Amino acid sequence: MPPSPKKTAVEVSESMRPVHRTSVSDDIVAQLTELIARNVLKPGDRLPPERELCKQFGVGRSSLREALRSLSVMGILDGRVGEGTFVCDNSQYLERALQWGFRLDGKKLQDLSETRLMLESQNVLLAAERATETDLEAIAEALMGMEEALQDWERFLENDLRFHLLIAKATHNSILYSLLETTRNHLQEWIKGSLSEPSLAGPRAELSLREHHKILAALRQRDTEGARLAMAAHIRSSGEDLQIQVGAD
Amino acid sequence: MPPSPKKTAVEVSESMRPVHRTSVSDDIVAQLTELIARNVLKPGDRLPPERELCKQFGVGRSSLREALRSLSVMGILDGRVGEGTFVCDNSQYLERALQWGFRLDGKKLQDLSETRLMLESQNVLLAAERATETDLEAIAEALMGMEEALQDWERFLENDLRFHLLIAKATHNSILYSLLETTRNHLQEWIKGSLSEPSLAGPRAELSLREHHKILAALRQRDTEGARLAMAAHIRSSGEDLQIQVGAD
DNA sequence: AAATAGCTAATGGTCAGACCATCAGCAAAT
DNA sequence: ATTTGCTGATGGTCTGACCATTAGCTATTT
Repeated sequence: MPPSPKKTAVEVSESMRPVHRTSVSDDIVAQLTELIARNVLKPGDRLPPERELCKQFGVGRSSLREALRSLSVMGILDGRVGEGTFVCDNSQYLERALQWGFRLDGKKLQDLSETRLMLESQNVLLAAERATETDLEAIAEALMGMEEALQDWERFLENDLRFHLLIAKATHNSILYSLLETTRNHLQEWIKGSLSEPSLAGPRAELSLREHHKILAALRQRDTEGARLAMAAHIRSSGEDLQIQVGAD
Repeated sequence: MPPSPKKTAVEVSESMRPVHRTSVSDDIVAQLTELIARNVLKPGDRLPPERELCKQFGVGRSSLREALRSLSVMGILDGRVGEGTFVCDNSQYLERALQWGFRLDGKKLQDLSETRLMLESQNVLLAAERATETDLEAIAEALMGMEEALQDWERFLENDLRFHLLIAKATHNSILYSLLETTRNHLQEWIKGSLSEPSLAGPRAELSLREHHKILAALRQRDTEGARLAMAAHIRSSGEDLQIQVGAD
């Protein structure tokens, strides 16, 4: 044997990579989500009982439950005592996921309202192209609801929200709808907190009403660019008060 | 007592509401996420050992673990054997959540590429206003990377992706960045699957290169509308081949 | 003195068994 | 035909145990 100094270990890290340590429950989560994504497990389906799944997966009940509960928390599965575990039927996985993301990721208010502005103005553009008569009727109905609730701040805002969400729905693009709804919902907390004072209710509500009418008119005429501009103007004007109040924050 | 027919039960549902059944682990998840959202638990922080958390929450270890594993699966916590459980530091919660949503929510390809078109064209518009010199340099570097990789389809696409993501980053709006990155990543699967053939590599790559140059030029001149149009045109043209191939699907 | 090897306690990961609360389904009673 | 009560199935929870891995210390070697 040659006199090797052997002071340091041989450097072979190039040919080695960190071993993949996979936990049992992660594996189960992966398998189940795979089945759901491939539509083998359809919404509404009932899974086998936990005690039987344990045998099928060959794991203990704790590990299995950790997997099932994880999917439950994410809104993918729903466990009902005495009945079984079911695949959630609402199929709104993207929305649920987005809610978690927004809740935990401390986003700036400006980023949020910017995202909203962009989504709303682009959605209304698409909606102007694609809205069906039924869509337009529903939107008009929401607008009427606003008119009838001029004295009822709460109901007014409620119909306001409906108006905007119905437009998003009229794009017939479920991703854009989910994005807008979640963004808007998350924004609503700030709005309610700093704008619940009905101090500027009267004049603001009437201005808001006029703007909404403009938007609906553009939609009816399939005026894509007009709808976009009307929406952008509306959001900017309705956002000004908010911006000021939060600016001091 | 009057002769009450007593055939049906008294209807008092107006004053009753379904009781809120809350599971222990859900409660813990709510508490922990609350702490994280309020930044009491900061990324990188180490939680107390499981056995001690059990005492603090007054629950069994199973329930506690179901909560911790749920947060681990969502990419919020990270448990390391022998070390402890830590709050994930990457702070990319929104992105992780979006990935889950896209993975499970079977979205139409058209909705996805439509969303991407919208995000990219609006992002480039914002980027034209806000990009710093550093941003522009990085974008230019990615473009050079594309030029040097005209013969290497793989590297070309890689730098193409970099180019677009750097633009999104130049908006300095982390939400828009996350949305675009996730949408694009999810789209990439389809792209790679149906467009990996380098059949049209040569001419397409050069056209793509010219389009990217146009975009960068508009960015440098702070020409918001020009940048938006250039981007929209680019995505539409680069999407055509894809649309055709998937159209038969 | 410095590097190495070995030991120990702490910690997350897994399992097994038990008990409870709730629910569906069915049978008995009215 | 309706109500009542039983029973088994099922998810939810707790306990205690054992394992694998890790950090940190100690003793050994160089």
